[in-house]
Amino acid sequence: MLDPKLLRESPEIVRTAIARKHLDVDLDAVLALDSAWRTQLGEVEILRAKQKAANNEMVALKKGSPEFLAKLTEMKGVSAQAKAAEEALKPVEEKLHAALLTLPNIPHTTVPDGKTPEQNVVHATHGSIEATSKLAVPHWEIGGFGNLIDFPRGAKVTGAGFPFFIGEGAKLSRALLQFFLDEDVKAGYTEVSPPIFVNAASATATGQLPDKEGQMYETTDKLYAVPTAEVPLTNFFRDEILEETALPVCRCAYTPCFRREAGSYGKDVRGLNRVHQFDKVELLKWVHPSSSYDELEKLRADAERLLQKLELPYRVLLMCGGDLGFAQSKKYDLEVWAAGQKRWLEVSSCSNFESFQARRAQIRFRSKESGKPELVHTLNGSGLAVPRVLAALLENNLQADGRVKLPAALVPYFGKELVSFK
RNA sequence: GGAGAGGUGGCAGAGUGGUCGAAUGCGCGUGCUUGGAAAGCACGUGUAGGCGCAAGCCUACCGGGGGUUCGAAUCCCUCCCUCUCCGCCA
Repeated sequence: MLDPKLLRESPEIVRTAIARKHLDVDLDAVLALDSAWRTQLGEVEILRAKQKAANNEMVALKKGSPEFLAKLTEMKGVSAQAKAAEEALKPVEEKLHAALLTLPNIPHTTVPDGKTPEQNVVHATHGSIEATSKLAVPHWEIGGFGNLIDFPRGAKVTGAGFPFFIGEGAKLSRALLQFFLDEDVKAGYTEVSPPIFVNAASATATGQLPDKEGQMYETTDKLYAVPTAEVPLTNFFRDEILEETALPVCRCAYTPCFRREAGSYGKDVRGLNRVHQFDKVELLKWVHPSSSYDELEKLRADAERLLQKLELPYRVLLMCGGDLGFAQSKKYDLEVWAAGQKRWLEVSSCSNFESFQARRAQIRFRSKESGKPELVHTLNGSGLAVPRVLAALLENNLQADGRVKLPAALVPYFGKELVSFK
């Protein structure tokens, strides 16, 4: 959510933001609603002030005296007026609130213009895609792949996109998680193991509700299976005021992530590319507004380091306005090269939300300078998502004997160097 | 899951229909005092929204939501949470 004051004082900034994100939002309608709301609020408050003043007068009068009864009759009228004014205000307020939620966050000045994913800027490329195995095939075509990751049985037991990980497949997945968490903790993030169901208030604060409701699994208790650890982690400090000295707070968390992925199709959903349940370690930062862009660069570097240690070729995309996302001010995507599929797979998305999420979630810190609460800036990024990293490892490192050679950094976690599909 | 007791400011804790944004204590801040400190004394100390150039004024908030009333922290309904006991169970 944007600062309503920014909207009133500088609507052009918001208008530009909407244009840069190539969104279709009727800003003038929002401004008109805001203006109507303020007018009506003024009316309600005048009536309430009248009631309060009369209340103080009535206290001084003897109960049941003619003066008291006269005042009471008078105030019955005012009370009715106030109720009517409040009734009239309520729908305007609700509409305004809903309208404010349709306004996107402002892109940072360093965000490139553009509308489509093709216009994202390749910010950096690491490693060579030519150096990857000539033997590479898409991971689902590797001989014996089904012995390690079993989609048909997952489909039988649960549904499409819920694979079983078996034997060395399960161990490799666990090795990656352990590796990610250990590295993230080394980088200064405190490990958290959060609930993997959240309530509607939490899902609303991070923006899954009301718009992306169809992307989450909902329980009969009206809880939502988390689509990412970002949701419970961000909500940890919801409605709280932190000490300025506590910033920045850096945390990481592993959770399974559940996504319905309604509307996905084709090559995007083959094999491990897109599944309904997957393991991911998420990195979260709550920072002072003055340092959030420095922290974004650090966050990206922390996520990149993981790919470097896994010796996987990857590139860093700086997202253009049109592909930035509704809530982000600036975002980098990390894409790993999958040599068998000959395509890039997104394994991390590192974003600065500035105060956009913090306002919605009411996460603040007490400023030393002013003594007043101010909104923190929040950032998050994956560090990292397991299945796609696993897919890239399998494809890029396939040996002539049909086994997969793991990078040195992973060997201590996996316990040996070669993954066998037998 | 059943029965009972609760939820008030940073904390503790009064308040059961009106003068209550809320006593008192603790904590915190500023000043006085002191060689310095403690103690003591004085004053101050929530959040949000609206209006205003500003000083400031107004409004809302006593777990959330709804209701009764001229008027609700206080009465009623409902939901959430905490505690105690019982039941069940990794």
